[in-house]
Amino acid sequence: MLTVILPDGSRKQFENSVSPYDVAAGIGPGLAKAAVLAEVDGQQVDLHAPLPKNGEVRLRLLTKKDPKTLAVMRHSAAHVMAQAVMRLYDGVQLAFGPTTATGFYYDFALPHALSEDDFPRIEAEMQKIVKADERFERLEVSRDEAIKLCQELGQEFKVEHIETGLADEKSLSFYRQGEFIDLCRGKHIPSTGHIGSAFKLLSVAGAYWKGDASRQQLQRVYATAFFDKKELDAHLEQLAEAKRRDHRVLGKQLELFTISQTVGSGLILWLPRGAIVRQTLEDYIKTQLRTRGYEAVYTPHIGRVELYQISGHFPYYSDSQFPPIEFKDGERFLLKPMNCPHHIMIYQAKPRSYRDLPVRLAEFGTVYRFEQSGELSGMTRVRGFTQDDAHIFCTEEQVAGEFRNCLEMTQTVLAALGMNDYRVRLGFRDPNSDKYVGDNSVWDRAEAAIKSVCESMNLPATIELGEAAFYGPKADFVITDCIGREWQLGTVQLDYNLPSKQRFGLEYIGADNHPHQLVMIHRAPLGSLERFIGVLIEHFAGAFPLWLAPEQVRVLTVSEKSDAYGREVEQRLAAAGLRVTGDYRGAKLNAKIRDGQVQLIPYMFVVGEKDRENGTVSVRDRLDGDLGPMPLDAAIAKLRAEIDAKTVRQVAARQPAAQPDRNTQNEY
RNA sequence: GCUGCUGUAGCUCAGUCGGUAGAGCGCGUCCUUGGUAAGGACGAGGUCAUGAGUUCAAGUCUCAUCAGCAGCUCCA
Repeated sequence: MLTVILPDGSRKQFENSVSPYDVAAGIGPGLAKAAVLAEVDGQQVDLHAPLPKNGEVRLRLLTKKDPKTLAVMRHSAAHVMAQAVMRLYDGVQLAFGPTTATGFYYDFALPHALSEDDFPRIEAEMQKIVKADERFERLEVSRDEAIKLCQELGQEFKVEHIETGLADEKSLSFYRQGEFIDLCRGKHIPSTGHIGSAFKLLSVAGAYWKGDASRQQLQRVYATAFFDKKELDAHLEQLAEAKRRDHRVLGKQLELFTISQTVGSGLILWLPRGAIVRQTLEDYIKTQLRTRGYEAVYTPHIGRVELYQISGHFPYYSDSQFPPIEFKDGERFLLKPMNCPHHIMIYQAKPRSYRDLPVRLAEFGTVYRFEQSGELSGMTRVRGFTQDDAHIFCTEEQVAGEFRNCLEMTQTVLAALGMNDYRVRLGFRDPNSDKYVGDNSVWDRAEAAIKSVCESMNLPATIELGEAAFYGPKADFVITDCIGREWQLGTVQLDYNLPSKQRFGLEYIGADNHPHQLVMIHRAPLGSLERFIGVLIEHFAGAFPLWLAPEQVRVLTVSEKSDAYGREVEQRLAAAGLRVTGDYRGAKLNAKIRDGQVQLIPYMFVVGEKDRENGTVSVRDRLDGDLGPMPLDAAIAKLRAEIDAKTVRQVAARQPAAQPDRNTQNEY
């Protein structure tokens, strides 16, 4: 006798073996038809999976309306896509086919090179499978049987995965729909018919088997599916909107930066408008540095290779550096990939007492790294970039306070820009890797220090093993961009290694008149100016807040009769420190306004004969439109107040994540 | 670096079967003198990414190189 407790508290009793579907059918034919998944005591189960014969279970029947069922349906759609591909092409080897945050993909190996031209055929075949409404059947088999089955199916990846990745599993499950059978943990919707027609293949790209670049490369087909066609259309529209907001597109349209093949790929040329944004941001950072006790320094763009041999960067990152500049006598220089060794030399330029500490040396330092060609992307991944870098030299006792100050500065800066969509990642070492330098005890101490600082600040942070720098653990601010990609921007890194005897042997004279080893903190609140501003462009969709806008206000004349007054207004605005231009073309006012709106100019001051007579300007706000006439002084005061407050009036709405969900658990 | 796709005017793109280059926007000149999202006319502008090859003939077909895009791998 089984007692089923439904979410409303009602109880139903069954003598014979039943499935959640049977329970649904008992309640009503509508529910039986609508249910796609069930939860038994909080665990997802297939709708047709048998319930226990005896005892008591809490059962929840899930329909399409429950958001949890969407991922399950997408996973089922991935199987259907694989089935379609196997029907259409020969020699298909199946790898993994998980869901992602917004869709799903499946990795295949097959002789035919898939392209977008193949998508309509695959989609049509999927449509047939959906129409056939094939049942998803679950089969539970032993390891040996599973291996045998996969061998019979000729699926070598699956055999390997059972033997390695799933070595600990005693029994394994498969799902079958029609002629297609795949190793899979589940769960699945009852039948292919529930997928409906709101699915779409999106792109095809290479991916490595088990993410290992030394192994076979597969063809990955990305796709998405929704229960409702309207949701699919909305999703596709969002993707298109995100594309329009891409910093590479806006950077060109708004004349912020360019990249010249003649100069070289991955090297950013800042156009005047982009340079204003950067300069304004740098000035803001400088005010922060002054109030937080930093000292500015300048160091050259190159350094002798020996410097980077001591630091460990040269041997460790030789593949991703520009090759050394070599002279006849054998002296070699490196374009600097890091600022820290130079700053260390400044620290070492004189003996330091504990009374001098902490020493905080700051520089907008430009560094060069030879990123592999496939990585280059707009401003976010480049070969030359400027860090808002600083190095703090302090005693062990000062570490917590200094680390905290760095985290707070980063939070302050991000908050000032309305960037709240980020997480803090604590990059700790991977205990199974040998890429790190320094003693385990030192690492333990450093990791514990960072963790306790974050806890004391109530800063929600997630520990990720293997994300540490080779010389020490770090706290990264990882920001999500408008299409859901994550970017590491700000970073604070603790370093016991570069100061160590094996490296630079940095010391200070303590109160006991003896030398002591000090500790370094590397930190950059923005990270790279290039990457940060790339993400910032997308964050604001190119519409910068007034204090950052390259052109803050544009004077528009109604007709050429008002040119003289327009130029007078323009001069007054420039004298008040505003970044201003004037549009004196012989075009109609509507055309001038349209151009200003398209160029995302925050304010337009329309001046005509009425304004000249009254000494006013007609203020047009980019967001709110025409505000009517205002005395010029009042208009200037209004803008100055908004600039001084660094007001952020509008941030572009973020698109949902388009990246695969790392926590995917449904892939075998 | 790997797999796939793409490369035509300043920008966005069209160019059929291989037959000697097109549009819109922008830009220049002129007309229009206007009050809150595109007034009109005329004009300039291209070594079709680069280099080979096939062909009577290549923007179009083939190969290589470079660059960009999507993803993977990497990221001090």
